[in-house]
Amino acid sequence: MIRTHLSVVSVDDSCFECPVSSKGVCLRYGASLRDAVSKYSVDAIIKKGSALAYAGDRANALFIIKKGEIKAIRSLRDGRQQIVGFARPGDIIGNPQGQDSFDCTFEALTDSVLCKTRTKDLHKLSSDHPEYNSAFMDAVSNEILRRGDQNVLLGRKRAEERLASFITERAIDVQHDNSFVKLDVINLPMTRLDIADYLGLTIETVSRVLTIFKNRNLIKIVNKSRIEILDHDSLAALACEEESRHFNTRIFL
Amino acid sequence: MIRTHLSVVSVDDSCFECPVSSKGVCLRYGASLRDAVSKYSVDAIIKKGSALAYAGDRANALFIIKKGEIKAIRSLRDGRQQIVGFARPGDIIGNPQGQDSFDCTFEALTDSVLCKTRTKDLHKLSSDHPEYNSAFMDAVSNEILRRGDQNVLLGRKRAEERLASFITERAIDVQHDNSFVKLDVINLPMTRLDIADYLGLTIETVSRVLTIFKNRNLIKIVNKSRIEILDHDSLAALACEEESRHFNTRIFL
DNA sequence: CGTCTCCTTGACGAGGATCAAGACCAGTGG
DNA sequence: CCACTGGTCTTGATCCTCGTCAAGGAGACG
Repeated sequence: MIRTHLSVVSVDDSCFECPVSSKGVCLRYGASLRDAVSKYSVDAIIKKGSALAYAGDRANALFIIKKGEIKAIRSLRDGRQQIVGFARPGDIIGNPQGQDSFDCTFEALTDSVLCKTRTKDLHKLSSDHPEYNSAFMDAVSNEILRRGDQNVLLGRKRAEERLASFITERAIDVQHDNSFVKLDVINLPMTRLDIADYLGLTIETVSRVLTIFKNRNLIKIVNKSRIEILDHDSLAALACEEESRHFNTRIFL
Repeated sequence: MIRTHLSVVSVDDSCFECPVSSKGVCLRYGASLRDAVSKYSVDAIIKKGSALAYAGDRANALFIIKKGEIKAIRSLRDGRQQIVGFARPGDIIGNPQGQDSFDCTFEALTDSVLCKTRTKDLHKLSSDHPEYNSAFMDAVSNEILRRGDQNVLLGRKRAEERLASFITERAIDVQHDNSFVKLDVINLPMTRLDIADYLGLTIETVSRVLTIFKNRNLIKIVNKSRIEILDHDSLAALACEEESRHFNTRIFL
């Protein structure tokens, strides 16, 4: 994992052309706030495998992912690590109020593009636009619930249930109107180790359980980073999750 | 667990006499907001063992705990349950923006007193007082971090480490100025089963590990609901947590 | 074709769950 | 005062899921 400075590619990119302007927090911006965000934000590019920030780093910006996927890692001193989540387009990295430091290490799983807003500009945005903070309240309370769900998964589910939950969650594509579609093919840009670190398992268990699912014809393993879901219902039953419980965008601090 | 209606004991209680007015979100209220909150809030009492709300219940109020302790439970359909946290004085139950339903079942571990504000009054508070929402931003981002820590605990720590984390966390008393003191005696108003459900263990494992700690002279078990810490350092080492990482108030949705 | 990384599979063992029994304790009633 | 009762906690014996260790397979890339 090599730290790279982010490349800033464009300083006048507009929200109107942004692929995530209709998702998550951006969706909730009013017209004038959107103009202001457009003015203050720049695109940043980060290469696959390099770190956006390390846990404890001074946080001088807020990022919204436009493209790619980034993992959020928390580590214990002896090397054990827990992946807190995978950030995807529309998801936020950073605190809209401007926190002092990052809580996680963020590493790009794929080449990614981020919308970057500097902390000092955040203060201006929130004081000029009263709806700015409340636009984030949805995201933060959503994230609290999601981490509660992850607590349940890590505390009370067995390996097969964890993998089933992971797969079904990635297969849900939430639409702008909060309806959703179930995808048949999902991409896994992360390694098996990343999945294991996310689910509180080992790489061997992840591999084994995927093989079990394959043998039961629940999934088809297209290749290392892509699986096809053959039996949504059985997986959903294994995941033992409420129907209806779908999350859209996440926020990482 | 019997549902009881809350008893409202006083409608004109002032924040100025409130035991938690100097904690958490209340601490951040300005004078005029504090007056307004005083006007809209009432005290509510809930008896040990009864439920404040069940997961999925319509949320028509926000609560701040003044006295007592309340557990927040999430359940799987087959009866397994995960306690997401224990809410204590200064902690919040509910969403300042007014959510539609509660995510957890809340049950009082002791007779408790709560400051209750109705959802419809929340809207008024937040529109009249721009600082109202931002006062909660600290709490929600704090809660996100805390649940991330709990993910690490549940995903990557072994039983002894989990218990050590639990004990050391409860032994930290955060002061108003964010300094803290380490308590030598801690109360455990919850049962061993509650502790197990919080830590992703079974009741037997909790009991065994406490006995191990006792035999190593790390703790003294005064009685079922009270333990004395004899060796803070060893427990802290077992917990493998960053020094410095202390949370004050929590929020549950 | 060799090397590197990642993934899969097998054998084995350990940590914690499960099952079962008994201890402790508060409350209740004789 | 003691016996009884029900709930909670502790302790022991056994089992099983998943972690650990080890080896081999499959791609990617030079």
